[in-house]
Amino acid sequence: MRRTAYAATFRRSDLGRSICACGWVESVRDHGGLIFIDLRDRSGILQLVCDPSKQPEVHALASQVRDEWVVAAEGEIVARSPETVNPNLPTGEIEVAVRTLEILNKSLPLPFQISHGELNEEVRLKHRFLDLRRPAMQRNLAFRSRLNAIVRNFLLENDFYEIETPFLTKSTPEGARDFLVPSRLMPGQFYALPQSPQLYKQILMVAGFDRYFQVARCFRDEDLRADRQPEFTQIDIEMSFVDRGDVIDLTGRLLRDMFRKALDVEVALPIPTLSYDDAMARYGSDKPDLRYDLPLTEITDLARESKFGVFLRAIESGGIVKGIRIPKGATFSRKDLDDLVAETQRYGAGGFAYFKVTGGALASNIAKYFPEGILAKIRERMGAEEGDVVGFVAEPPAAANTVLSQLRASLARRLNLIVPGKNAFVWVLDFPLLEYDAGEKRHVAVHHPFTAATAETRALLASDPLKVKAQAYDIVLNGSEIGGGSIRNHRVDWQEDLFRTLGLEKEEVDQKFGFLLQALALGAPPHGGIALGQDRILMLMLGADSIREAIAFPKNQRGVDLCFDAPSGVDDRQLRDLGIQLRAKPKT
RNA sequence: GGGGACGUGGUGCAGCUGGUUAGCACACCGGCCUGUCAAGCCGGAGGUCGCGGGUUCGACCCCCGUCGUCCCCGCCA
Repeated sequence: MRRTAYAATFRRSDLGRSICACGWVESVRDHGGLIFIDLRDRSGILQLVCDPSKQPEVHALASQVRDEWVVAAEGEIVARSPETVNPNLPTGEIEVAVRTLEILNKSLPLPFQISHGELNEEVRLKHRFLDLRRPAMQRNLAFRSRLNAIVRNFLLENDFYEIETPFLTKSTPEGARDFLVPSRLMPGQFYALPQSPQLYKQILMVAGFDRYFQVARCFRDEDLRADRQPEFTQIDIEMSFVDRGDVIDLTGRLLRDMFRKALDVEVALPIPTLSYDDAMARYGSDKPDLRYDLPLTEITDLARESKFGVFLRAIESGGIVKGIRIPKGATFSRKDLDDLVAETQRYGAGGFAYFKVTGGALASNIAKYFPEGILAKIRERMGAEEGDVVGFVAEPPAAANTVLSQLRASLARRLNLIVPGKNAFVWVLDFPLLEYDAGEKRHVAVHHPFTAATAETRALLASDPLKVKAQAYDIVLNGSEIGGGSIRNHRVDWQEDLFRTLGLEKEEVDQKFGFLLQALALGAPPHGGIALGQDRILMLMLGADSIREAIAFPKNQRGVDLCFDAPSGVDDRQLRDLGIQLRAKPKT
């Protein structure tokens, strides 16, 4: 028997046709007489009817069939009588009067039922091949495939070449921890799996390819999160002879195309922009969720005029006082407000001082420490209205922002400020090029160490490195960073200056990045690009709460593939070939 | 490295402030049933409650440890 078409593609227009469909048994309803079988394939469900009065041997066979057996059914498409039409199925007006039923494979009873509600993720991942049979996962991966096609078509039509780059590459300092791959032919030497194709794509620009893209797998050996996997996919793009605006424009058009064609959602262009400084000041985060406003406001100068010891001491030691207005917060119960205090403490705050706006003034058990004029100014600056609550933390700037940005997100959920279906894109621009790493006692790149400084601030690299701005940009959707990029250093002297500021020794630079510096010295065009987090974008488009829903075979939180049971130990023989001896017996 | 939640038959869940035979649904097995579509009806099998220790006359329920899963911080150029 040869399959005619996918099971759920048949309609009334096929009445009278003899067809064959293949798939899995979704359910069997055995009436003793008639037997109904729901046949499922990737397209959906088709009802088979086995009538003992017409095909006794088919009926006898059908009575053996169990859930998830693999069958092929041949028969005639017939109409269902009006009262037996199932309006919930696209194929609900028809069914197959089975003439031949072939059991292609049996199945043991399943560890879980395919189409029956919620499952623990552990169970799902352990039997991923069954989990993937579920309609939701079929839909997710079909969507992923379609989105990839949209991306490829868009970029190819915009004169990009798709070029693949190696997985076995060189471990470089800076950035995430590398996954290492030992070399057999060069004992004691290691490849690294790429954290991104960053340097390859820059080299491709030097090679004159001008416009490159790749749907690239990237590997980072860091701890996992709901939106982070050790291997993930980037839509990686690089262009020559462009500036920041060109990359931003192209990315906007790409995103618009993706959302339009895959989701039928319009992305308004140009996507709004926000400077890093403004993002941090107003939202306490470099990836603010702009589906709601709920801004933060600093009142350090006003707090200094108070007699409130907590604030004064924090300011004295370099802290700031910053807060958030909670619209209609006065409706919160005392317990709600206590919970809020506890919540900020979980985020790392020492405390959370709040006032209610009643009778046009700020009221609180700590109000007595504030001169009336100051209270009025605080209320005014916070934009607080009758019935609001305003709350403050007094912390070092970074901590204040961390706490308040988390609180802001939490309040938005609690106050129902997130409009379902709304997408808020924003570009965050003008990042600092460097930040100081207290642990390593040196400057490290905020983006990556190939990012160009802005022309205006480049001169400060030696004298005041933290003031240098980067020609970098992040694209943020609903509080998630979905991509980032920069204009790169195409001049070798710029790149050398940056390495020097990062505290890399000349010798190390030559060893680790010699090929890059040589390439830059041999006719590198100005270039820049971006990488979009494909799995993360998919997760958001699918409305999933985990990146794993967008990946066929994801790892769990400890980086374990529960289906394949990887990673695993290897034979001593394999280690010997690689010249590797384990330091200690691993725990089993 | 740290904080939090969870862990009960194959799966998803219930089990009150600890009290005698650990419930329910689906799946599974047997029987009945010719229009169902999460089919229905009757009957049956299946768990000692992740693991170890402790408290107690008595623990699924309390305590400690441990393992596992998830969420978060650190980390992720």
